[in-house]
Amino acid sequence: MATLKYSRQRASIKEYLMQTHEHPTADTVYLHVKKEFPHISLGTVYRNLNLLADMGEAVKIPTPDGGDRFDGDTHPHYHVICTSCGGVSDLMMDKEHIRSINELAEANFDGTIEHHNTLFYGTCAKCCRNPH
Amino acid sequence: MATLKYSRQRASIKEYLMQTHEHPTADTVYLHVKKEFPHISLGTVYRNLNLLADMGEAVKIPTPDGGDRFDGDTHPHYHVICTSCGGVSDLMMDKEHIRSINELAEANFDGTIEHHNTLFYGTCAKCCRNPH
DNA sequence: TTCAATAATAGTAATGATTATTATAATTAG
DNA sequence: CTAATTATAATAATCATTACTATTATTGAA
Repeated sequence: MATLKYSRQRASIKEYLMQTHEHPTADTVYLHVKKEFPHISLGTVYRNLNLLADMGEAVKIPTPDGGDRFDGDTHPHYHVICTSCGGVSDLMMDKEHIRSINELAEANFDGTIEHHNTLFYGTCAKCCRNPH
Repeated sequence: MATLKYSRQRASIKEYLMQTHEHPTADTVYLHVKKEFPHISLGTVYRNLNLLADMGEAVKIPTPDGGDRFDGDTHPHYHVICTSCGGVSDLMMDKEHIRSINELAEANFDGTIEHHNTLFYGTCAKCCRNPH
């Protein structure tokens, strides 16, 4: 029944995800954890990121532009891709507001809506202050 | 200055996109247009689908699950992936409602929101009637 | 603590969707 | 009609991700 076994690599990956707010790609996680485990393999990073996501201990953020990103914050929220710097910012929203979007959708759909994935595009606070 | 030149292949791809509602992948478009142009290349299909999307004559629908899909209907609307059959359905919504989602987001974000990409997940009308 | 069972790893190969390359064919302006 | 130029077909290359495999690490029990 495939019992989960502890691994120091997975612990390190999870710790990094929980302390950063930069929504790293698998490759960025790899480069970071490599400092602690110089021989870690990119495949190990991918496998553990997916494991954590499947267990609900991390969130995978699919993006059309480049590789998927990962977030250690599992509280439901949205993300904004800055069209100026390309960075990913958090966008927190009340549960009721998130649910209201599903209800708005279901009112316009012949069927049922369970959930949704949204990626917003805009300009982050930093780029608003510092336009180039 | 790279003037656009007519091609029968592109015309056929566009015609197919405008008459189907199945939101085909590039490969599905390829298999269809192949009937009319048995020697057409998959690269040609990709290049023309991207061309049409860039010109605003088609829409690319990025999906985390499998290949991107294309839609000949350029009127702004959403899509629903059926968690039962995997099909993609249209979800039409008023312009005001679409804009209201951006406004809701911007009210919760330190920065500006320009647009968003949403993929809904649920059960389509057909699968609601015919559960398996 | 030792040991066997088994999951995890590192290293590498393979995959799948998409894009790039290039010689040839089709389109178009004059 | 012809020259200029874009589009094509065929193929190779790329990029993110997953699969494979021999070796290593973890763990539960003797």
